[in-house]
Amino acid sequence: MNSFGQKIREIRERKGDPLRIVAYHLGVDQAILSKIENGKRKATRRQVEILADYYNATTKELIIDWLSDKIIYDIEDDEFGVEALKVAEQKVSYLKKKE
Amino acid sequence: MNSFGQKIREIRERKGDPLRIVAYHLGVDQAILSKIENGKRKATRRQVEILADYYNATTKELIIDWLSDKIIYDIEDDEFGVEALKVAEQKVSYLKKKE
DNA sequence: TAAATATTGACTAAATTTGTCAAAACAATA
DNA sequence: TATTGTTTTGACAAATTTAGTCAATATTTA
Repeated sequence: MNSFGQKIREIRERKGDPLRIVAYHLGVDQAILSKIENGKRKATRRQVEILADYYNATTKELIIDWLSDKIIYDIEDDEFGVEALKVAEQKVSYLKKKE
Repeated sequence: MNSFGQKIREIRERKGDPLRIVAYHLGVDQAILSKIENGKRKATRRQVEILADYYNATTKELIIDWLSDKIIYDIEDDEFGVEALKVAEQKVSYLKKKE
């Protein structure tokens, strides 16, 4: 069960790239990438796409990791977060049925 | 299956209040409340609490409605939104187990 | 220990959110 | 139908948050 940051760090290290190189592809300072990998900053959707591209990973998998982290971030410091998540699921399946 | 906006509109209309009155309690222009009820703006957490208080509704219920709307908003225009929601649930139950 | 790599924090710029205000649209009613 | 109360809309401003740079510091590794 990995967060987005952990995942892209693993991929980068397996590849043997320093932050510098990948950050260059993203068009940002390596400080940003370091923070993203350490969960101190959120990547933009565009950045996730570039990373998927660069690493030859499936965009889908990375996007899902990133987006689910975003959801967690939304609810994590709310005491009713878990319940809200369940209600959101209900709403989604209701909306899908409606189509 | 109601959105937050629909819910607070129902409550207000049942009570017979015009926007003006409730907006005054919130400390914002009625335009904002109108937009919130119509799902064109998001309420802040503080506003949800004030509304719950004013309407004598349970804060918990309103917060859950509001927060789940926020989650939906996060994922709705992403093609992998539904899957991300499921992964978020897995992450949450994983994090809970870890404690 | 020197060189490469990674992390941190102060600061700025850009983007998004939250709000006001006034005009327009709508509804109810005398 | 004119009048009054209510709601909606959109242009704009202020405030807050997010995204980034840069340079100094810490950590790894050869």
